[in-house]
Amino acid sequence: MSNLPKPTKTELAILNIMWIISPATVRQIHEEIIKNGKTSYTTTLKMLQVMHQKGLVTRNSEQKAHIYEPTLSKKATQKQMLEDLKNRLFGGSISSLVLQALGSNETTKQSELDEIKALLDKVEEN
Amino acid sequence: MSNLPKPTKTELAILNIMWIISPATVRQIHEEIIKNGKTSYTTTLKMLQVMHQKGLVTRNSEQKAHIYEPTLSKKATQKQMLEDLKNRLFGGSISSLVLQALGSNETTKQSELDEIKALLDKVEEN
DNA sequence: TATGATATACGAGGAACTTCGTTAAACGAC
DNA sequence: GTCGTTTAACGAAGTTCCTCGTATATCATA
Repeated sequence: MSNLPKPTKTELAILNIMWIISPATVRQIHEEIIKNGKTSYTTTLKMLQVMHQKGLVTRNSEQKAHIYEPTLSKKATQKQMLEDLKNRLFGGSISSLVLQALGSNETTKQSELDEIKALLDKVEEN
Repeated sequence: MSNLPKPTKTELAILNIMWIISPATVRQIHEEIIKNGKTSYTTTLKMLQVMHQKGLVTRNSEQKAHIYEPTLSKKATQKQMLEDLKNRLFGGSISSLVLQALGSNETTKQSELDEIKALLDKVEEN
């Protein structure tokens, strides 16, 4: 049972970067952030400090430049946020969510469809 | 292309009620809201006024008690918010989202699985 | 050890969100 | 018409979120 708060929009953007390059310093994370839009270094720093305060990231402060890492994996976060959306907008029904996701999607690659089908078969066995 | 903002947490709770009982007055909506937790009538009123300002709901003010209705259907909102989550956490891949949703779900009814499979076949035809 | 570069810490300020109290208007019953 | 009820409107206040400037600490090196 993770007691972590749901990441905000900006926090999620930072986590998306960290899942790729972490463990990383604020500087490294900030370099990635400014590739799409300008932000002050101190803004990135502050965000990470707040995220650390919330428990969304852990940090190692042995060195002058602290090393940050996400607390939860991307997959765990995906699960958490899907769960949240399911409860808040799909009446708690995951199949309703899946149906809506598949239905409103124009182009899904055949390979992906096969992958989904395989997983369905696997789920069915239980 | 709906230019409507994404509803906030509280706004979504109100929309969930409205999708069931609207068109409805503030009073009617508020009666539903207070079934789970206490809130002032004026809070509900203010929320609806703000939502109207944002375009999330429409209203008919011919009568003393205005009649409110959601601008978007539940389905359209589900689509919009799934799209948002897909882009912000699943790298734009709907199949990745579906796989995660199905994978992390313990209990899915057989009838629902069949429904998903049927939709998959339908999607595959195109 | 002085200097410049790089890092953290801190707090202020603005925007969005939510709640609610107060005021005024509309309405029905008498 | 008056009174009590119901409604809308408005603005203030508290909270969270995000941004950034300033101050302070650390470190390499000349």
